[in-house]
Amino acid sequence: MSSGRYKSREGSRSLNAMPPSAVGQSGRPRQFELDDVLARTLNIFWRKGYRNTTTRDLEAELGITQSSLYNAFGSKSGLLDTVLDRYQSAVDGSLLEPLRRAPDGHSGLKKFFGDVGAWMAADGRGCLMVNLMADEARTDSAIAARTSEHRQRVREALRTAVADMSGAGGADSVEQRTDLLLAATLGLNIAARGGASSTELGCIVAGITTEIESWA
Amino acid sequence: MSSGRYKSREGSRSLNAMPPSAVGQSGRPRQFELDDVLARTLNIFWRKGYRNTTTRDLEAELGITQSSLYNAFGSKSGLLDTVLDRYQSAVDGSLLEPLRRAPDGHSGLKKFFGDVGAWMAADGRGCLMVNLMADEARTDSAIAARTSEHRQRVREALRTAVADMSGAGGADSVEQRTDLLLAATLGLNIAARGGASSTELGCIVAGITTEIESWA
DNA sequence: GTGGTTGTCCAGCGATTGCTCCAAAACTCT
DNA sequence: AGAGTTTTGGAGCAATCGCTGGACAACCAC
Repeated sequence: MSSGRYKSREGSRSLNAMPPSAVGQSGRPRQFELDDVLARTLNIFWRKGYRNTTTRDLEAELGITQSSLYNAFGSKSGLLDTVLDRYQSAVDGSLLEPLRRAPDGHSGLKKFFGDVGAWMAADGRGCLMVNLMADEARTDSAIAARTSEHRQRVREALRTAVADMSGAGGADSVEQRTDLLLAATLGLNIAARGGASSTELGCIVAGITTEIESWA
Repeated sequence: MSSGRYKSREGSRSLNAMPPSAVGQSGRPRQFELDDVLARTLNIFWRKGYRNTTTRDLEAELGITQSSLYNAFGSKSGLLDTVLDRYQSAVDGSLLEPLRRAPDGHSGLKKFFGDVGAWMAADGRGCLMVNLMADEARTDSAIAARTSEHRQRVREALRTAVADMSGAGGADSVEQRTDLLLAATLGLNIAARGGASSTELGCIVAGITTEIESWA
């Protein structure tokens, strides 16, 4: 996740090197809550975009000086890295895991796309991972790797559900339907980010779910 | 397409105000071919992204000073604007019009997604319009308007083909299938831009076309 | 030729970027 | 109280951004 424009004497300095409330720490205590700052930073990156968010934006919106941020996270990309850990597990817990653990593939998929659709329509932010995939992956190999992994995780969860559906044909059919749904999910995201209305997004979700129905 | 960071004394100054080789023009003649420069600029924006392309990049890659560019197009966004005109009609001619004029919807869609898939796999650049929709639409209302219009054009062409297919159910079915294909098209683009392999992209195309087959 | 007009070159402006330096502050140890 | 360690605040650096000003060059009409 390195930008490479400035040389860094010791790379990402501390990141999460030590547990927050370990016994043997000395020195001045941190004046902010790590978890709180990470959660808010996540929302800022999400709303304004990673590249569009300047370190001075963070300073202003978080009420924390750049020095403190750099001292804690080493670099802007280091901050993104830690923030993505949180995001990834949040998405996993609230969207992917329910899909994987659904009583049957059909209901799981219906719920999944209903949730994603509502999510996209609520605010035009899209999914942070997909946004990064679209915006930064081409020029940042570390981000490319992370978003690629995320895409595979989503695909795997979709595949499980598709395979479980009663009407699933052969193995080929499962793979192809999975890929169709994966592309549709990404597209839904981009449409939302491109300013598509709630109506437009609702239509897309309807198109997807209707298609899924036809597989039952 | 205004960024608004710098005041412009007279906005986009000349753009395409006058025909290239009109009779009554005086003053020093242009030292570059307008069409040639626009075509090459299109490719640069496409490859590196609009925001990531600096005016100095253009200077270097085009062999034209920034002054000349600004004299001819008024601003970076003005340049994008003229370039998008060309792009839009190119896409319309090579992808959308064949889809609209296909002998039947089924073959038209097959060809369309085959072409788009090959296009995406050839280079990871994606579609310039979709890239802008993903990257800039949120922060630039002029770009948002253009990309939105483009999305509607693609949708309309898809709808024509879907409606023509023999197996098309009611009107609702046509709209929903259209929206599914639209989302899939956008998703294919983002996957390509996110570094998906040719194999991955091929699978997505296969998933789409197989689904279309099932509608016949 | 002369004047008017337009394109080209080069330098640089003001703003902004990610990031660093350093002195002061706030803690834990002995 | 002192030494050692870490965070904080503010100033500022080098690079880069889109864009502009001004001197000169190349064309027109007369």
